[in-house]
Amino acid sequence: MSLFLSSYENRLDTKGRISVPASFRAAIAPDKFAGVILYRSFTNNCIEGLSMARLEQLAAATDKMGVFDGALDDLSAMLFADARPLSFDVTGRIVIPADLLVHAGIKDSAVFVGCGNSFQIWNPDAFRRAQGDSLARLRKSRPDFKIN
Amino acid sequence: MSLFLSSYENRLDTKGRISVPASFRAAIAPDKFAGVILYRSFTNNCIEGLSMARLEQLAAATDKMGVFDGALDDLSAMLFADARPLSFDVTGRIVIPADLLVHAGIKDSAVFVGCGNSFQIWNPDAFRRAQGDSLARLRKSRPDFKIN
DNA sequence: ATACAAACCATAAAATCCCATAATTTAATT
DNA sequence: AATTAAATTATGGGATTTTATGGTTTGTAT
Repeated sequence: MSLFLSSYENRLDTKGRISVPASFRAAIAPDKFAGVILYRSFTNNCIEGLSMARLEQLAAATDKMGVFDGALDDLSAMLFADARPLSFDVTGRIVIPADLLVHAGIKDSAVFVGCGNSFQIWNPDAFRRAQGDSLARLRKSRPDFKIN
Repeated sequence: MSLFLSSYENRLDTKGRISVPASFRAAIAPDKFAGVILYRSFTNNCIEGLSMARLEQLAAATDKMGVFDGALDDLSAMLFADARPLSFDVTGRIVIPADLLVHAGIKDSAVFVGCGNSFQIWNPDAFRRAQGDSLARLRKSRPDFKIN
């Protein structure tokens, strides 16, 4: 299963369509479901994204942990309830549901952010701010940390 | 997984293409992805480079934290978001994205520097200066250290 | 009929491929 | 050791393909 890497800023058109970056589509291509799974991030004002293969992997993993793990149960229940499967059109675009756009504060453009086995979709400004915060936390824990 | 060794200075052409040293390509050759992963160095004004195999090792490590642990380590989050997969053309060249070139202050030529399991790409002058600096530091901590 | 979404078609910019040439390295021969 | 020949590597430019993005038409359900 190949990784989601790098970041791409794309525009939403008047109908709310947005191109999923070609390299992300390529990572999903081997999959039988030609599309992505989106859900609201629990921790950030952004949208989380997965391939179907990855979601199935997660389902299998939580399965093994048993029904009695309450916390995990709640989380996976929320995840599955919230998950939106969206298939690509011929040119590789999706329409992000309105409530997800609201949750992420996305208006006319969005950043697809690679996170390895998953990805995120952010409001461009919010993403830049979040990255800055991340960097600040890193610098705090590692004072010799530098980036320009 | 063979090592990246030695340093090579190559030129960027008008399209921004630059040859990855043949010996580096040879080190990557066994890999399924014929290309490199580049990202801005966190500690220097240079570009860091990896093979996909190496990056996948990292992904496997962070994977153990799980998707539910919303606080996916800041470092790996930044790394994946910043990582640029660049595949070789037939003659073994890549085009380095503009923002990386800016970060490293590279204009029309660059030095590929072997670092074992990874490598770096530097502005030639900046690299010579950085080498001088680290030599000075070495001399300071070990006065008997000699190199010409 | 009207609204809505899905399929279809079009285009400009950017990335990639393909072929040609120059330079360098390696090997072979004297 | 010097010279030549062969192979590999670096570099250059034009042609082709992909990609992102926009618009138009068709189908479907209310």
